Order: sequence, then C-alpha cells, then structure tokens
Amino acid sequence: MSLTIGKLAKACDVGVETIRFYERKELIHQPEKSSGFRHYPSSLIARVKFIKRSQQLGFTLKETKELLELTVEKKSQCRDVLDKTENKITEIEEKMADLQKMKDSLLSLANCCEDRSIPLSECPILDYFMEDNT
Amino acid sequence: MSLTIGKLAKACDVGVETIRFYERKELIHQPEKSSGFRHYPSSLIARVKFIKRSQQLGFTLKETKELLELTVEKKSQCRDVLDKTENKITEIEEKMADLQKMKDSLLSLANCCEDRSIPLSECPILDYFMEDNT
DNA sequence: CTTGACTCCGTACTATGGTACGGAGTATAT
DNA sequence: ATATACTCCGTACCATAGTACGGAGTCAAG
Repeated sequence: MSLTIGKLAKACDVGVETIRFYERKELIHQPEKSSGFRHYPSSLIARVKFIKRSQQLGFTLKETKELLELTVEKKSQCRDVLDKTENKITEIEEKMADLQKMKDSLLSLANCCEDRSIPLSECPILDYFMEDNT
Repeated sequence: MSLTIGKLAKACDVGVETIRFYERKELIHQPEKSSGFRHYPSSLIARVKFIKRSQQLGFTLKETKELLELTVEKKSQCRDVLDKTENKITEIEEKMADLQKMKDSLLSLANCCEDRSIPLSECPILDYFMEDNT
C-alpha cells in the first residue's frame, strides 16, 4: 500500500510543498515513481513525523538530517544521539540566558517609566536608547 | 563637521553596507550628498547606536523603526514607548517558556539514556522521536 | 469520456538582517 | 600627477523553513 505525496502530506499534517522541500534538502529520499508520480511506503509517515517532532524540540532541519543519518550508520551508538541532545540543551540554555538579560534590561527600563504620561522628550526608555551606554 | 559613510560605519562599529541597508529599510533618512557621496551629521552616530541597542534588547529592525518614528510624532507619549517595551517583555517571556518546554523534554530524554553505550536500535531518544506521541 | 482533483517541475517569493560583488567615479595623500 | 582608498549603484547571495505560481500531464469518478 503506497501513498501519493498528497496523502503523505495529509497524514503528517504538512503541505505537499513541504514534502518536496524535505526531498530537496535530502531529509527524505527520492521515492519510486510511476508515470512520474511519487509513491511512498507508509513508513514515510513516521519519518516525516520524526522531522516535525525534532523541530518541536528545537533541532533545525540540518540537525534533524544528521540525526536521521545516524540511524543508517552502522557504527552509531545511542551516545551519539545523547551528545546531540546535550548540545541542544546547552544551546537552549544559552538562548534563555540571552533572553533573560534582555528581559531584565527591559524590566528595569519599564519600572523607571511606569504609568507616566509625560512627553516623549522625557521618556527614560528612549533616554537609555539614546545614551552612550556601550 | 560631516561624516562619510565609512566614518559613520566605523564610529558605530558596523559595516558600510549595514548603513546603506538601514537607509533602504528607512531606519535612517537619505542624507545630503555632494558629488554623489553621502554626508551625515554626527547626530547619526547616536541614531545608529540607538538601532543597535534596540536590537540587543530584542527589538527587530521593523519595531526599532516604529520606536524611531514615535520620536518624530508630536503627540507621542512615553506611554507609547512603555507599551512597546511591555509587549516585548511578554514576547520574550513566551519565547522563554517555549524554550523551557523544549529543554524539559530533552532533559527527560537525556536522563532515560544517560551514559549508555547501547546500539542505536535501542536508543530511547530515537524511540521517542519515532513513536506516535502527538 | 469528460471533468475535476491531483501531481509534475523549476523558479520565484516570503521574512530577517545583513554580506558580497563588480565596474565606475571621486577624494586624498604623497 | 598618480596611486591608493573610498564611495557609488544595483543586484545577487547567505541561512532558515517553507509558500506560491503556472502550465502541463495524469488519475479517478461519474
């Protein structure tokens, strides 16, 4: 039982163009074709869903491709996946720390300014932006 | 005393192309030109630095443009800037919450798998990716 | 057998924030 | 006066993850 690209896309809740895009990016292999039409084994549903879950966990398509490639390399071990997972955790922590710094700065600016209906020329936030506080 | 594009760029620690890019995006106005060369008043240094600081605080160029536009609208009040600041704080909090969810998921996967040199076929992380856990 | 839905392909476009290129003209220093 | 540095402009390109388009061919239902 094989799937056309439309059925596959629907089963995975993505667009047809997304499937073709993943093919171009080599996240899925070129399938068999009959009369020029792609035909996918149903196992491709799991593969596309893998890609989506991987993205939800913060992996880029490039990184997801690497994960998928691990699964065909005979010498791969669980450790390799764990490494990529731990690297991603670190990366997420760094992003969060950056966001926290932004938030702290914005909060202190907002506190300076709370509920004041003063003219813009006296706005402490814009003042901060204007100052030379490198 | 006016600045060529190169001096301005250097003073702000950005590339010449970045200044031209900001001009195309209308974050800075087209300056006077003599013999076809741009000449900026030194006040532009503050404006470009404003843009950079705004970016560091998490505002996009589009949002930064809006902030800059507030400063020329006579009826703008500090409140308008505060609103944008508070919206940005909320946005940052949402991003952080998303990242936290990702991190939690990855951590629980990593804990399942810690230090195991097992074949990939038994890797609990990949298992999770493969499962139909929508 | 015809109609409508589906698929094909390559290419262009979206947003984001720039960077790179190339040929021409200009400004500055020696 | 000449060499070098700087600037001009438009366009193309980078990564990211797709989306849109258009004309042609094909498949399935009635």
